Amino acid sequence: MEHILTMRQTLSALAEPNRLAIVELLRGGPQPVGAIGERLHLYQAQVSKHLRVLRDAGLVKVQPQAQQRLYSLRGEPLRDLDVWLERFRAMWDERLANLER
Amino acid sequence: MEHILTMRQTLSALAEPNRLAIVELLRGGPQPVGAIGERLHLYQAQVSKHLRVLRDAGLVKVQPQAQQRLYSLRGEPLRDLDVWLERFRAMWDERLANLER
DNA sequence: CCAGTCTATACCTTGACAGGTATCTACGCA
DNA sequence: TGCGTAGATACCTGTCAAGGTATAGACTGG
Repeated sequence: MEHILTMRQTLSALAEPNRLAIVELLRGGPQPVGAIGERLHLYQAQVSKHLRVLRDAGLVKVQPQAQQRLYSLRGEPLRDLDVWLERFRAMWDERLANLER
Repeated sequence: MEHILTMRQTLSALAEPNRLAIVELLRGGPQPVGAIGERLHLYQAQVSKHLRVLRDAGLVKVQPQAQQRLYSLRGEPLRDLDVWLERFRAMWDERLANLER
């Protein structure tokens, strides 16, 4: 039930296109803020704010490194999403069972 | 890449708690608008509007039945979400994580 | 047709959020 | 110490979406 609460955060965090792009970018490995901004053509403040939202949703973690901050992906919320989706998987796995009619 | 566009719709549709509840409710089978409202303690107009968003996102379909409208779930957007998640599954699936080395 | 039911939509209000700009803080180095 | 760089945050603004209320439209039984 409290799973659901964090699901809401995960979903709305990912619903923003730039944040979704950040998540996909970080799939390739940790990145500092500046690199993300260059890659996605975003203002630095924009990146920082989006990363803040992603961090609050638990989707990324940060690791200070000198004057930089290395952001990397956290899998947990995505796994939770995956677990939630499992309950619906029968809808497209089991379509042979003519349940759809 | 146009996959991504509909993903955004799917995600923001599901990010709203009442809509997420509707989706979960419909997993139990098709329901008319009134029944959904009673079940979730929502105003009728609220239900109709949320159903409209879900329909635009392709998450539900409607079938008129006399003066009622039977809403039921559509799996495609959820399957797309599942497909998208596959790329991240290695992050929490140890077996896959080990294979990656 | 008429009345009653079921659903959709128009309208208003309000709050949240994203973009953009400017500023503040922290760190490393000459 | 002072400067330059990296990042976070404050602030303003416009947009959009959700709640709530009222109304319109569609269908049914009488």
